[in-house]
Amino acid sequence: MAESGTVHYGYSRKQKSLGLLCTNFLGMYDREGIVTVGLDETASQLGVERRRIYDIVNILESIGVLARKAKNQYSWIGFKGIPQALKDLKEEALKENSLNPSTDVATEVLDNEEEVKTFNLSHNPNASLSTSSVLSVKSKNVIDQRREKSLGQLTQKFIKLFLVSDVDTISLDDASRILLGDINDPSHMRENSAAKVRRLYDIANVLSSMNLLEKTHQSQNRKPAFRWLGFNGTPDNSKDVAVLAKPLSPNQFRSDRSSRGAVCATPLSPKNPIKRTFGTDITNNAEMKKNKVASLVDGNHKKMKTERDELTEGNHTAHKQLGSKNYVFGPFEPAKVIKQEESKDEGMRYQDWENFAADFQPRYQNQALGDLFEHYVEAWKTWYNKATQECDNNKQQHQPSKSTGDQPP
DNA sequence: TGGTCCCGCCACTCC
DNA sequence: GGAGTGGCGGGACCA
Repeated sequence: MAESGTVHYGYSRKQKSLGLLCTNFLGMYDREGIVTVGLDETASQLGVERRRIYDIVNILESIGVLARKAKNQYSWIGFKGIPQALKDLKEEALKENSLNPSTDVATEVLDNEEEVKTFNLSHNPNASLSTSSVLSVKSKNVIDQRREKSLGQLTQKFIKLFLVSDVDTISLDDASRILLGDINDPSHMRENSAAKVRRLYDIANVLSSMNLLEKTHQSQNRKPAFRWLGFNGTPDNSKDVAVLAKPLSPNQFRSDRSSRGAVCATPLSPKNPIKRTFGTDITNNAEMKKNKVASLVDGNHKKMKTERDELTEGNHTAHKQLGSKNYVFGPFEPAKVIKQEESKDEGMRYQDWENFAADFQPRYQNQALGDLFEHYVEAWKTWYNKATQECDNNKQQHQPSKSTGDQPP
């Protein structure tokens, strides 16, 4: 359960978003030469718990970016796997659609005209979103209920909502209701809705960080909604999965500042760069834990806030300093980001994970963090000198003729 | 105050 | 039986 009774000074949950974690994950692996992905290595490199990696990996696997290889090991397929995965998903959905003559789920779930308008279903019968296309996936797997509820499966169902119709935008409420499966049991639906909505947020975070999805709001009621960016929102295009908006490679990410000003890896959003988008914050547990500890040690909350502000400003400075050089892994960056073209060894592969881990050991490259630690070091030196001096004075009072030669570290 | 989503408990699966 | 996996929901954070 979440920590209770503790206040996280200098901590922002935004900095740990699943979307940003995904961005950093992709930034770490989306390069030539990557063959396998190890969960433990990834978790330690990204400074997050293993549990979070499972979330990312499940979603990425469901869209063809990864393939499970063995325990703790995944094969890296990369963005090139997405078109095929989407194609398969669409074919699967259409097949299900044809097996079970459709009941338009949109008209059942979206019982008001405005919602239906927003839902924007096509007149094209092939493109209509049917109950079966979404729900039969569930009914055929009743036995394996656990798997049925997996994040990966939910991701696929969610994507199918867009793939088998010309649905461009779907509200969070509707998505959760549709994905619940049993639209005929409103009480049961409501009961599960809250839980599933949480998962949708997780999924949306990840998909948004890959630029496949965009979070938006319904114009009429400002209710949260998701917009599919994968194919320009037209039914014709939806038939050609290859029209998928190509997810950005790490080089295409830009350094950006979150609402708190932290430099972060952010996919170039095609629109609305002002509002907070998913996956726009740094994910750095290690740093935040340091802040937490520091704040507990000195107990000076205002000081921490000031330092955070300095950090923010420093990040901005770091951003400027880095200029157009690729993108920033939050306040960290891999020590050595090797690209194939930069590597003389064409056959180089990161199969030696110890070497890989060493190569990608995050190191502080952020000016602000450097300043912050320098500040602590200076404070420590000052304190140490003072303490030593007082100690000397005390000693001199007792042994006036003796002096110490201790120096601060 | 409602939306968002991190966090970690713990049930389940696999070896 | 222990390690790996991941569903789930409480509750903190944010606008």
